[in-house]
Amino acid sequence: MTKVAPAVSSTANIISVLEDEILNGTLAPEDRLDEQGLARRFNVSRTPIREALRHLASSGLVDIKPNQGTTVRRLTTSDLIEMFQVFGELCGLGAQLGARRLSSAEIDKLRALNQVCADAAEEDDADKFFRANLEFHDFLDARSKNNYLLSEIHKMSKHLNAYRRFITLQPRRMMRSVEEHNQIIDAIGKGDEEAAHILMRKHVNLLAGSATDVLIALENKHGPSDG
Amino acid sequence: MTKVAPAVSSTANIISVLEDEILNGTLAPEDRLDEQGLARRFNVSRTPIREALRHLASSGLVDIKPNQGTTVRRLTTSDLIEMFQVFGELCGLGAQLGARRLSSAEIDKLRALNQVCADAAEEDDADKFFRANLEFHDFLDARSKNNYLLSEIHKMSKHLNAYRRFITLQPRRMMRSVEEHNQIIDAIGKGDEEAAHILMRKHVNLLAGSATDVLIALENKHGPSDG
DNA sequence: GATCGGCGATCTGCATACATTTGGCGTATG
DNA sequence: CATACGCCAAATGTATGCAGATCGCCGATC
Repeated sequence: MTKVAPAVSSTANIISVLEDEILNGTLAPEDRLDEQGLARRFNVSRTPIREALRHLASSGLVDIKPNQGTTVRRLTTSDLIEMFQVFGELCGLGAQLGARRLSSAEIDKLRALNQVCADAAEEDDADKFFRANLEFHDFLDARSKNNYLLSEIHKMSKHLNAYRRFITLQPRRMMRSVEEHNQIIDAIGKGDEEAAHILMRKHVNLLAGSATDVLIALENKHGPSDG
Repeated sequence: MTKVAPAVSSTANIISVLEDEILNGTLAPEDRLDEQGLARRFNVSRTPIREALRHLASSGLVDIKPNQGTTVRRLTTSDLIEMFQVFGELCGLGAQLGARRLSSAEIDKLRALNQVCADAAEEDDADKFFRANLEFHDFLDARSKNNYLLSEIHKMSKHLNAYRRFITLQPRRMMRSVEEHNQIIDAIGKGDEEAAHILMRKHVNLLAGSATDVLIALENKHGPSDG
């Protein structure tokens, strides 16, 4: 209830809580983030609240209009399509760099991670698949050894993960993802950077493509978390 | 009535001034950005200064260490290599989308812009080339019609342009860039997305590759603007 | 002479107070 | 009855005050 004794700075704590609530859908798009209200809620002054809101604005989660307050950003369908396009590109680079750097042990690890995806797909367990899929991608991205790339991917993931989860629910999507993962792994195994890149890009973009219908349906609603 | 009431908020103004000074090199890497000093300098309180610094931090231009103040961020060589890699990727996507969307009139416009680059190269006018080159790339990126991509490219440009200018000074670099631009235009003209993508990526990455020596030399100095 | 510990200046982090802007509501008017 | 004007409440933008933390300096001690 009343979360007190923040071991870290107030601002940092507030940022992570608000971030979480926005991404979970507790705070819906267009919801107002009132400085005073939040100040009361977190038992702090408006100053750290403002800092947190500025931070969220710069990561794109909220919109700040001068003298008009802060609202949770609503991503339009085109926003999402645009972002998935860029996201695919970055993941593609991640896979390409992975093809250069992964040891054979690490490739085995990748196969193992994809096997978990495959199991989840067999069991038709979307939640399990979603987590395993994230692990697969995270592992690969981390091995790119490009921290800038990694931070950009993580930043975008914050926005897109909710939608990725939706996409997972599409019929046969899980099976196809497993296939595509396998192709990517094969390309990496052969050290074929270019192929790894292209395959990964298509994997993520198809993901966006097949998602378009869902996104359009969502357009009239609140957002990814709406029932 | 007393003061003309700044058309924009103090913070916005401060951000753009500081941004400019950092990118121009007026403020060198590792330079301290003292809140009180800046407050005196801009005739405002510390609050808008703090907001501006937070903003600069989120765009990566400065580092804020808790209780230790704010300093101009020093980009290491690996930071730059990593960023150029990502930058190449994004520009590649820009070119790919351009290949889909550019009308033939716009392609002519691209050729014209590259001709200015060529003229500058002939005249060995690095400054002119640099500007013309930016125009060439900006025009193409803008036609991608992907605003997210565009904003990411612009964000990165802020960091990288100073280095791109350096690279321009490399012997024969200008001529080669003109050649590469031509190949990219040809690919776009043929509607060959994939080629446009790859060529642009290589164009920018080579740019990074050939720059590595320069960057390493700079490592021991202040930064791109040091004489 | 070198090193360690304590003290003080200074700065950041947060709280509070004041100023300005915005948007709503009620009233007056065409 | 619709529209426009003006006032008021509330929220944001800015200023300032206070407490805790960090760093440098100076003296004491080995």
